[in-house]
Amino acid sequence: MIDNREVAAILEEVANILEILGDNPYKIRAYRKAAHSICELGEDLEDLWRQGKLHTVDGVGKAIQSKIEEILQTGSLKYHQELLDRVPRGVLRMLDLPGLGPRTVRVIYEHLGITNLNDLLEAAKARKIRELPGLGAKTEYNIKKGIEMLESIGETVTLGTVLPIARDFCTFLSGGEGIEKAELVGSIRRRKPVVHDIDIVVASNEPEMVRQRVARYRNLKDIDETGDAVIRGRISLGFKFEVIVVSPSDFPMALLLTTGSKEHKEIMLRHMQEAGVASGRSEAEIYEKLGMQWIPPELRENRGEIEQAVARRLPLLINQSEIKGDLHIHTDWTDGAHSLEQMVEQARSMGYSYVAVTDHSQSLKISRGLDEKRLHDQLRLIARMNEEMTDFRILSGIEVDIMRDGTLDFPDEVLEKLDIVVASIHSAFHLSPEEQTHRIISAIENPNVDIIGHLTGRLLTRRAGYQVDIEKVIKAASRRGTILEINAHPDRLDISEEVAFEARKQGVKVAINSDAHQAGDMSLIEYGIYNARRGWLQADDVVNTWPLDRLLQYLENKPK
DNA sequence: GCCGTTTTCGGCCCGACTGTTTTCAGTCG
Repeated sequence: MIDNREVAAILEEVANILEILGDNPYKIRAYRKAAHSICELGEDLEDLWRQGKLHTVDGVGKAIQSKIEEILQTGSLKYHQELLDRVPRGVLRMLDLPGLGPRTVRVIYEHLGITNLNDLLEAAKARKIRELPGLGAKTEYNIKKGIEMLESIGETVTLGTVLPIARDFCTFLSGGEGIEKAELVGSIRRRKPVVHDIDIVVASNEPEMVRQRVARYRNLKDIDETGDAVIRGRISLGFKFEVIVVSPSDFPMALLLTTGSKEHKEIMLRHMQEAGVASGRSEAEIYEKLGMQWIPPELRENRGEIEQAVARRLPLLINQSEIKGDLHIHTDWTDGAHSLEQMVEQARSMGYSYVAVTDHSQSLKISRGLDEKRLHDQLRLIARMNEEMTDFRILSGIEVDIMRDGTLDFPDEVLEKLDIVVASIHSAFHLSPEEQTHRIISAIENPNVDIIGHLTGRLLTRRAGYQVDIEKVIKAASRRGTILEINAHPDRLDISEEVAFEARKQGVKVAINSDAHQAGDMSLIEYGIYNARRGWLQADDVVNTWPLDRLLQYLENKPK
């Protein structure tokens, strides 16, 4: 069985190769679009295929449909293989370097015959890049910096990419004969935003049965190492996994010892030694024997949680069930995929009692940002819809662009009319820390701004955030009652757990928002919750756990 | 290569910024 994302990965790579080869840009876009909609697809591609419905997928026409069928049937695509023969994989890898696009990569490949990052780095050091047509010393420098960055990231992947796959694997294992239980442990259980591999502890008295079960997993790529106690290998998309087999009676202790960070584990081991505790019927019982509260996995990072657990003063962390609304979503009025009505329906189906519609503002042309007239049209629609509902409220809003100079993309008299204003940066990422900080604080100082969206603009494993003096921003937000967003998208998780922790300490409120651009993405709020929990946040710190009247009152009474 | 109450061809989100030039191509969001 082939995963949707493996199909998408092949189509995406076809697009990349065509781009380097200088093929028709619209053809390239078509492959990209198909790959994108397959990734976002709610159902299994193979099911659709069996029902003869592949063509219903957005961006899939005749040609791509037959290519998908070939992948589903044979596991690979001839066209893709032929293209790979023309452009080595190492050349494709160069596209991951920031600032390096297909044209530049092509120039490097054709003139210097470089086919991997190592040779590229050597060439950059030997000052050969600057001699190429259209390239200069700056590009050469950026290549060196870029390769350095890629190497420092290594083989990491966002939790959002790996968690669904890891869960599927773990569920499959737990259904095996002779297997009592299986649970995800390590950094995935701690819900770290970026992880290296999938660790699973399995309770079984028959290691051989576990090995057989692993070997039968449909997304298994290969097994590198197999012993009685541990099985290592790779599954879908090349993710490394480690299955640790323990006897059922050892399972609770194994859970505890494989979940926390290294530092956390060392301290726990000391406590166990001192208390003479070596086992327990459950994780909770082991903590109890140690005279501690049970520590939620997200906190097991040695940031003071053990002391707090001993003192029985651990925070009561926020839960997803406490979220009452989403304060940052997009619709097809701008760059969202679904209508306002569909987005509201999704919010209601998630059990929310309110949602803020925050489409982009006018200057963001690429997203068809709303101008004043269209914003007013949308406000009228929202008012109409609100009249028809008694148990749900749509808050009118905007994600207003913070311009380069710190002014906003709409004048105050427009923003005043809205229930909620999220202000975010979408341009000029490279400003100096002083300018960027001044820019954001200007937005915070505007009394119409309620929430600062994705504060640093970071994209995990891809882009560091822009340089901002976080301390100053938190101080300003605290002064003005401005809310900081935890953008729940697993690629962003912005603000980070560290910033959330600091914000809470200073009394700054947080909103956990999905920033959904399609209905299904509202469920990504899950990752924002994990991030908030890792930042020690409680429900009261998060404004969208509050009932609507409390939220509105807070916004109303912010210092002007 | 996809898509269509502007259907079977001719469009396909667009503007800012960067680095290279000395008027603009390539990259990015």
